[in-house]
Amino acid sequence: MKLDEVQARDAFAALSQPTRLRMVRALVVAGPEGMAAGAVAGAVGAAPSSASFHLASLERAGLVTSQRMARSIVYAANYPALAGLVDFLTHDCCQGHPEVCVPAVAARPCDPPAKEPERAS
Amino acid sequence: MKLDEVQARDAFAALSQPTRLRMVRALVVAGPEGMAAGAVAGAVGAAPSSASFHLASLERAGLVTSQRMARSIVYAANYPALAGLVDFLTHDCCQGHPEVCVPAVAARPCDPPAKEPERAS
DNA sequence: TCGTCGATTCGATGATTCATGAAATATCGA
DNA sequence: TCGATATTTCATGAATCATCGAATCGACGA
Repeated sequence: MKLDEVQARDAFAALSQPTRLRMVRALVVAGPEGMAAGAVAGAVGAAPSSASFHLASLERAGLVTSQRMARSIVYAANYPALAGLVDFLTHDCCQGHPEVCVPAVAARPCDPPAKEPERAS
Repeated sequence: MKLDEVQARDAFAALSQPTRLRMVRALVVAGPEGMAAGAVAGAVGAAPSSASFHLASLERAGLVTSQRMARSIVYAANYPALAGLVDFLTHDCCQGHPEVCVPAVAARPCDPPAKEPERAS
């Protein structure tokens, strides 16, 4: 998924907010199944209306998708968009200077997850 | 260069602003030699005071470095920080779901900038 | 030392963002 | 239909951000 500059900027802006960054993390960990809005709010410790505000922001930025499931609205990480953001950053930085991104992606090509990152406070 | 969450957020916030994103691009293209503040301002079409404001913001975020050269102040992209940001994004997204980042970095491990990207479908 | 150039800092203004709580909407079970 | 649950929407206010012009600081050359 190729992102243009505006999409990339929106994504950066979305990720620059602590609550939203935590939401994306939680949703990435949750997997393709996603999580209900309330679950996301609980996971990041935000009030329902605040969570809704940020989830809408993330959806506008294209980083998550939503789908109504019965009473809940289930949000899921938009993996292609996230990959596209990495791609944007990598290739934008590579313009004429491959040494920028090569060390980063070559050094640790995404080792498999091993342990719990941290406790959900 | 490993970034913690706060540093990553600051970097995202910095890149979410059009003028600053263009500045980073210009500085990445400029290479390790960097560019004088005035040259950056000219490159992105910003007033001197505005450029100074944004360059200071980028420096605070750790994305660029500055050094006085005679009368000019030369800014340069902080390559390790940019690589670290890619790394943060990649590994953050990989938590439990390697398929997020693998396609992005594996599909095009930063091939040398040789020709037009792709005229895909 | 003086004048100039390059860059930053300061102050004011307008716009945007975020948190909060109340009210509205949509879905389900009885 | 009614009540309960899940989520969003709206209005408000505080805080932050971006831009502009004027003033200031630092370095250089005559």
